[in-house]
Amino acid sequence: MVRALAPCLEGRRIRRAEFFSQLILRHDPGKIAERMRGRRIAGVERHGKFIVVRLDRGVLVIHLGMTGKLLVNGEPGAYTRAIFTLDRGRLLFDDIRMFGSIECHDAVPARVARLGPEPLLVSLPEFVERMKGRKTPVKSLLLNQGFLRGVGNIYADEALFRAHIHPRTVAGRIRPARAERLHAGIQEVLRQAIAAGGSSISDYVNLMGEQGWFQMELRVYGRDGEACVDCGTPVRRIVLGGRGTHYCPKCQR
DNA sequence: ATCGGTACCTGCACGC
DNA sequence: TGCGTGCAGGTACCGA
Repeated sequence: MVRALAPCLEGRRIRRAEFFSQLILRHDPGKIAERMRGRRIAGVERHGKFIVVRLDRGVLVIHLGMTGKLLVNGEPGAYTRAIFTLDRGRLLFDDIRMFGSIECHDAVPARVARLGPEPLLVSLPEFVERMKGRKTPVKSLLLNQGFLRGVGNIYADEALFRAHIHPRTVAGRIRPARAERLHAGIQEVLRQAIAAGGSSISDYVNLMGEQGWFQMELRVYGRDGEACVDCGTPVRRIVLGGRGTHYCPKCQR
């Protein structure tokens, strides 16, 4: 999404920012709108799941939460929570559940800057080092954005399936050989999902409002009761750390 | 410092 | 048809 967003936004000027829900904002809507008016967009970056829009003065930090969408030149609807009118075109922020957020800061806030490394860039030795001593289930650790930035519930389950690791395994007790499989599994599933345009299970669409196709390739996520693609055993669903967790009880010990 | 549980919000699929 | 329940790609915050 950021790759597509950057060429649309870079160099543009924000004529107007309008907000239709208080919930997605961390600060006063009027103040944010005023602060953004007339700003020029210098660049767009991804920091894990956070989208950072660099302005000529300050930064805009956007998170899509569960159901957030950014739409370029789309039509506003019932779930449009913000409209950014640019000198050329406009950007909509739609979000049914309103777990998404839009913040304005002088610089990238510490809680975003201090996220863990990017999963597609982290080296195997660093990955192994960061798992040491962690007593939490490996699935919970994958969801912890301070451990790695950007892995969410779908890809955590899919990565563990590829690595043949049970989601409840205590992270710090995973041996190097299996950690290597996990490192590879995370990178593989992320690369494949990006290539497929993301997973459109109910809401996700890209900037143009088009769905992705990786939901067709999911091996365990959302497949509870269905046959494991490798061994035919029914995929199991448990709740771990408050999140639905899907795995094959035979392939993942 | 780390961990588990809960809250936040709306819509949908399901069983009765 | 209508209603209650559980579930959903997220993070923040609390107490232990």
